[in-house]
Amino acid sequence: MNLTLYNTLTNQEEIFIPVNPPKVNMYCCGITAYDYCHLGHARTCIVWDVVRSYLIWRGYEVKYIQNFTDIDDKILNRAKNENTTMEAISERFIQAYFEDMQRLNVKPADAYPRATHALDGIKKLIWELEQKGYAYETQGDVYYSVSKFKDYGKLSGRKLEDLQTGASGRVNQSEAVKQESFDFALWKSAKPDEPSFDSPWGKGRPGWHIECSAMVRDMLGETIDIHMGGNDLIFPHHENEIAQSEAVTGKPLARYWLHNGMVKVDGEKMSKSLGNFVTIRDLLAKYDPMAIRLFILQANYRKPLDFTDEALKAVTNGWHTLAEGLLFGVKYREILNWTEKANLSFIKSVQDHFCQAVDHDFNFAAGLAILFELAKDLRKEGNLLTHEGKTSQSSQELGDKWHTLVNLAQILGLEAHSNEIENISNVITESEIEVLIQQRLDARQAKNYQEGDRIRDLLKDKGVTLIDASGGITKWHWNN
RNA sequence: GGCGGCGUAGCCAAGUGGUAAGGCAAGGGUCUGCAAAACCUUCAUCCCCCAGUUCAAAUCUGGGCGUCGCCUCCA
Repeated sequence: MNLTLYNTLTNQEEIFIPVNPPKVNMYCCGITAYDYCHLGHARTCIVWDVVRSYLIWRGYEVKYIQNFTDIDDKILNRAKNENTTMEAISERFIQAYFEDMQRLNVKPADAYPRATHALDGIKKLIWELEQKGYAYETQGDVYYSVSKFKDYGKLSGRKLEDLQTGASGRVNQSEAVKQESFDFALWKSAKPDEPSFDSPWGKGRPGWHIECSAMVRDMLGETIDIHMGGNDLIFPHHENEIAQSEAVTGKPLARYWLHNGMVKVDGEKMSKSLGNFVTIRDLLAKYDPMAIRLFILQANYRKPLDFTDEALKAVTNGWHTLAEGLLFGVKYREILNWTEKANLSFIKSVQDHFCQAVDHDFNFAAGLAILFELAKDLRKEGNLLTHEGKTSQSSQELGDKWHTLVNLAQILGLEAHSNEIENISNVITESEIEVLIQQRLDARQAKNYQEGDRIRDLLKDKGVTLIDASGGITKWHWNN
């Protein structure tokens, strides 16, 4: 089976062939650490986390690097406002990032280089660009001379003559020292009270784009397999990375350029500048982290994704279905007494289906349909077991389905925990539950339904659900 | 103005020439004091519009409309 992926560079789907299989080098443009991350950042992190994990499952040896931009105007502004240092700000939000990611079950990258720790590589790259005539210095600033790089625009499909300066309405007037409006800064001279680093061009700091070129080269080599990021980075950020790296090495920076779509709110991109963002923290206070993962994975990674409370609620219900399937084995494995050897051909065939779906440009939504089928089936059998004490399938079949479900869900980073069951069972014992159920039965027989409902609600608060089965028997089970 | 993406049920979404997966929501039924849970069941004659190619198109081609992103802060 072939894995195909949509390459922004060619605007088409291509068969994935790494430079040195089975090794795969991936680089993802990370965040600028000046504030808490929002759902849009979460989308990027979750999508590429799952891509990485899928590639590993497919047998690739993946090295995954994600950077932090820890020097930048926004960080400096915040430091000034809070009367602290740039380092303190970036460190704080990098730590917050790690906390958020852990809660979303995003696995750590293999390394997180920071701009301020990559200065040697950055300066070397700028120096080489100068040597080759791609960079020029003015008043302590160093700029990249875009018109010298003939492939400029190949990623974003732009031509130099079409570049309309200021069309986005955000032109920085102070950059009048540039030779041409589309040139961009490689090194910025330091303003009087700003943190700065020594360089051959005087005290200053790196431009935004150069750090990624330097880090990729330092940590992964001259041509990597996959370069990823949000699609708002295609131009100018990734275009400029290509210009910087390829001018120096003469080799393609990346074979495949993958970009995820934006999260939208009321039809508009979620962003800091529009102020229409929800932080991951706020979201996690309201929704299950796994529901958030599901929300993101159910959408095609390249398409825009609308954030609404309604959608998150819907997906939370969906998550409960999956979670019930995932907890099936935890709850029933002892009753079902799984001792038989796994039916490998069954597991293999489901995995093949999953693979076939996801191989097509990381179609996780289609893959999820397979998980839902397994989970619904298991949920049904679990309910049969709880309500009627029997199943309609053999315990071997159920075991195979459960193991397959857990295995596939793991790839997507979807994990259900039965902690709640344990925690709640400490609050009330089974014999206490039995006593209360008897009291309720007595009350109901005396037609004292008010008292009966009170006991039912009481138990509900303790995490116990009652089922009034036929024949006047009340069964119960822990919620989860 | 330039470049790129997208347009499938109430919502999300799969589908890559052979007659519309899956999820959520909703409706009906069984059970029930009610509820919850569970189980059964219904839900696009049709894929933005128009033309074309084909025995056959949601899928390919051309045109149109709508929508989103980027055009130097961006995930």
